[in-house]
Amino acid sequence: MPELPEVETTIRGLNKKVLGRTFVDVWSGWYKFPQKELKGKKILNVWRRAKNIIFDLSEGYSLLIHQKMTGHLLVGKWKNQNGKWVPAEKGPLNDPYNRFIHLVLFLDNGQILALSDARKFAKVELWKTNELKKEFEKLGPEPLEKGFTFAKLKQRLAGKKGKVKQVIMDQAVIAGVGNIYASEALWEAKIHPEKPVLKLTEQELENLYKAIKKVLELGIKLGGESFSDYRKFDGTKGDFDSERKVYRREGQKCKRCGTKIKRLVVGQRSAFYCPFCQKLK
DNA sequence: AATCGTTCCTGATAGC
DNA sequence: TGCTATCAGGAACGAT
Repeated sequence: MPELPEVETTIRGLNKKVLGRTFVDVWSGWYKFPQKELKGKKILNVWRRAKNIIFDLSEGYSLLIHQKMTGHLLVGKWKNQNGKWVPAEKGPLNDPYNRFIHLVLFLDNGQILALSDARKFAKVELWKTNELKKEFEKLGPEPLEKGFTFAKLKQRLAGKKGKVKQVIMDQAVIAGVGNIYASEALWEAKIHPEKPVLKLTEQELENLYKAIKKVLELGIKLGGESFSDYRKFDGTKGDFDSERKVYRREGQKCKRCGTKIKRLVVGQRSAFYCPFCQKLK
């Protein structure tokens, strides 16, 4: 499930791989955006805002891709076999999670930029660059940028009535935190996922601030998680999986105290936590 | 205005 | 073995 660290890993890789390339053709069996418009446009920059991947293109356009849960971008060579796209060579692109190709962008160097997305939830849109920048103003601050101070976090959380896990996953409050890193950050900060934001102490807020930055930075350093669908642009896995403290570790021992990790549903989403380290009261 | 529930989709998994 | 039912989940959207 691509969150800030996975998206950051992707754009860093893509900037090395596809910068300066021009789209020569487009194929999709699913997407409806004006694909012909992409032809002839050059990739000037690849960047990220929250979990959105943005390709700034020539002529004032930007291609927006949100991978949602199971989408990820891959670069390499494929061939079309009876309507299905399969890697042209042996290697990590043959990983089973890379086989759901619903969008193919042909580059002018013979390589292909492809979107693999098992659940077809990913969003692909063509925007005017200036309009997209306005759209992004609705999002919360980037937690790894300098402007995200402790005071800023407190300001963003002020007056929020919900449970802490739900609130920090709200992209309008803080950009880029999703289900995995929310659970991980709350474990790190020793805060119960259902604790109301209003009841967080000054110390807990400070711990949360540090924890969010810590888990996201570690995620980026390790190239993201790959226990499910996400893969890096070359098809290989990220290395965050072994660093997971709670996410999808229900029934396993807490790495801090040995208590069995529990799962509960908070706002229709799984939350994993240690019942000893993260008490509600 | 803010918050809550529903919806999109299909591979993986569990159950019979 | 093979079929069917259930689950996962980001964020847009509608409802309250």
